[in-house]
Amino acid sequence: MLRTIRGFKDILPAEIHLWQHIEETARKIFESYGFSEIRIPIVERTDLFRRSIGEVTDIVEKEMYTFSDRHGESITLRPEGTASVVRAYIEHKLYGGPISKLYYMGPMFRYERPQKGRYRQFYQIGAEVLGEESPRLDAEILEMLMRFFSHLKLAGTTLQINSLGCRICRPGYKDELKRYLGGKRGVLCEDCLKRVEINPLRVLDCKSRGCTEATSGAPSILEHLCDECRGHFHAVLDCLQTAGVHAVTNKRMVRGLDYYTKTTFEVTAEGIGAQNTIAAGGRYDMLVRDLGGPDTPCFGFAIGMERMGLLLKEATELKKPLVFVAVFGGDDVHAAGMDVIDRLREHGVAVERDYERKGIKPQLKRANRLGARYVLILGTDELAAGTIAVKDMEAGTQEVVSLEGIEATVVKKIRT
RNA sequence: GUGGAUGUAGCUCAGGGGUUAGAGCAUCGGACUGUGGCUCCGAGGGUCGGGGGUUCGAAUCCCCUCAUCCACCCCA
Repeated sequence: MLRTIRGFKDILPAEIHLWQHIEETARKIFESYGFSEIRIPIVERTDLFRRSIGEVTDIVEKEMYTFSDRHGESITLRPEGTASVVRAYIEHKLYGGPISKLYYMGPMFRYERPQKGRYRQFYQIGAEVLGEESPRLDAEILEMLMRFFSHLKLAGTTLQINSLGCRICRPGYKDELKRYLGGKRGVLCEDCLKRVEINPLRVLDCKSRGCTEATSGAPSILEHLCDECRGHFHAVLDCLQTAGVHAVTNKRMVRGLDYYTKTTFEVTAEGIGAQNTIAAGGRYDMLVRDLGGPDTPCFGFAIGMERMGLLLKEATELKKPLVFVAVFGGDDVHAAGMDVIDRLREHGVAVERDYERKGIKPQLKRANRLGARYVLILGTDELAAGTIAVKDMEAGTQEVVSLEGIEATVVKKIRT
């Protein structure tokens, strides 16, 4: 049998309404904060990701879908969205205008072993603000994110926040941490022994017990921030408190992408397996310049859509109410029935019908299985009387109404 | 890349060397040609994940392989 390849999946009609609901909610909330959508390519030059995400990150080292195109150029299926947004910002010189608030949604690709909440093609909704350095912006975007979750009636989420400092204060901290970890070699796990050399910060969020204990007394990044970064971090916390957004400071939290500076954060949820981060992001003040643009402070995040889907599985009926038009009788009745169907569809009503001119019973049966909310019944008698029967499939009740203006009657019914 | 679990009907699962592989749900038909859901009767549907081996005989035992799930690593 032909199948999807590993880590890829179809999203079938049974769950598509949930996805559309998430997307619509994101558009509504983000646009209320002044964001506009940007659509970025799915494929970019490999170099863009190498330079933005960082050469020694796991994503670049072993997770990218990289191919040669027909001219031998190395291209890569995007593993994340920020790099492309920044590229577009520079390429189209959006820095000439006011600050840019951009959001995007779509598939990302990483070659990883699939598990619960992780696929090789997965969907993200991301938002990026380019050109604003104020801590008030950081706080407002976090507030927007949490508002998005609460609009979706998501419970049990935790916002964890940290600061990774900047290129002035982080190197000094990194060296000090390295010295500290150097004295703990005996208890660190195998992976962490390598991390000490490559990226000592990563040792801080290792889950193995030895490492957790070894780092419990490690120097904290928050105590080594420069004045600028410390002031920024505390201002963000103050603004969040004022806005009523609950955030937990987690000085061990580290991000997997190199471009983050200052504020970083993660939103986790319970009950969805080991991959419980549903959104994450932070500030990346150097990236635009690193990629050849002007100095541009930025803040952004990405939300993992299938992980949100896991949390919203029990969501209430999101599908548009369906109306079934059951027609039976001669050609004149069917002509009148088609007219009714046309009028309903013109009014935006979702309509299903029978194509085989079956009797009323099989039609009602089909309507029931399609989950129709109402069935309009038009037979020879109704047509002769200029009426149509409206059956409520949940209540089992039925009433006869005028055929004229039926579309308005139905629209009124399904909106209440 | 590493580890563990699982692959039998559309779905959930029984069967653990011996005729023709079963159940529930779902599907289709009938009871029922002006009213769905309920009930009853009947029907269709399977390369037992794939390949190889052991055996008189394999869905069942062995080896290999593939896939899925979960976890690690890492990440949204």
